[in-house]
Amino acid sequence: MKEVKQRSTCPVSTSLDVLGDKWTLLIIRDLVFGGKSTYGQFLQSAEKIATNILADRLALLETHGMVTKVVASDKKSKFIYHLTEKGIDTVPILVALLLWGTRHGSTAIDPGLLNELQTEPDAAIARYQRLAREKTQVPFP
Amino acid sequence: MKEVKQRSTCPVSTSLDVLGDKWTLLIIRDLVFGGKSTYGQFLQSAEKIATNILADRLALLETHGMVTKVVASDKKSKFIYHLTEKGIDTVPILVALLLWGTRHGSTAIDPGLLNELQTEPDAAIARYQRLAREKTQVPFP
DNA sequence: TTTTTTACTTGCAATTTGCAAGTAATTCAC
DNA sequence: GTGAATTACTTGCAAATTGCAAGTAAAAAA
Repeated sequence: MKEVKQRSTCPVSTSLDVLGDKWTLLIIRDLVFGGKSTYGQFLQSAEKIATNILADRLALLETHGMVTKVVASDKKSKFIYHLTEKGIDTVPILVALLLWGTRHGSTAIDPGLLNELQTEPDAAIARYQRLAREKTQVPFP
Repeated sequence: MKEVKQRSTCPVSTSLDVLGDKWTLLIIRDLVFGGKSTYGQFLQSAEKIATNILADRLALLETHGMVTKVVASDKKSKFIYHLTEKGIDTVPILVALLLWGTRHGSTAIDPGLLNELQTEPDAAIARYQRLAREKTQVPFP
């Protein structure tokens, strides 16, 4: 597995050491906003990530403690990915990227979600973080 | 020059099409927080960007309308880079990355700046955006 | 028992990155 | 005025990464 080298002690730089590529944050987007949590679901997203890249990024996210991987309760051949607190803590980054993208690109997004994020960003961030947190709760522990 | 292909209409994805690499946002960081504005100054940053990558990213940033390049008033052989409004609008992304980095990595940063960003993030963002905007004002137009 | 689902792995060509060295127009020092 | 810096890149090339297509393997479904 590719090791992550820290280029400097600048916090922007160290964040980009982990998140600075075209795919990692899209997987987290799918987990937070897409209601997705399995390898097969991530593959179906509009950006068409290659299977080897997806496997690599999921392994990296796990290595970095951003996601956990558990066997699905209904099928032994299925794995469910959930965000850890470290992963959930990237939601403000996702939202900042989303808002910049809507202001400076040709994009399409659910108007309700956009309105919520534009008018009450902090509340919306907290809500999506809470939702992500709830998903990690096991139904019958 | 490398063209940027839009992978989908998702605003997170379109933002990452432009900003999703390890160097672009570091150049903007230098412009916003580092008081830097020339090729030579960007080269001196702690992360040691390669000269060809820097030239490539600066050209891309210019192509995307995020920075402008003007001849320095004192030297014809020197160029000054300034952020456009589109570039200044990435400051919330930078701040989100900075805060995540401080929470989940071994980083070092000026305690005054960190405190300002942690306690009054919105005011701090507005302040750095205003500072960046002022830099684009020509002394004697 | 055969087929399908699910999650990957492998091989390989193409692209991107990173390092080192080279170029070219100014500007500085004397 | 001339030779040495400065400033901003460009070029060549090896190494690493990406992306595509095909293959594998365990479990589940038919």
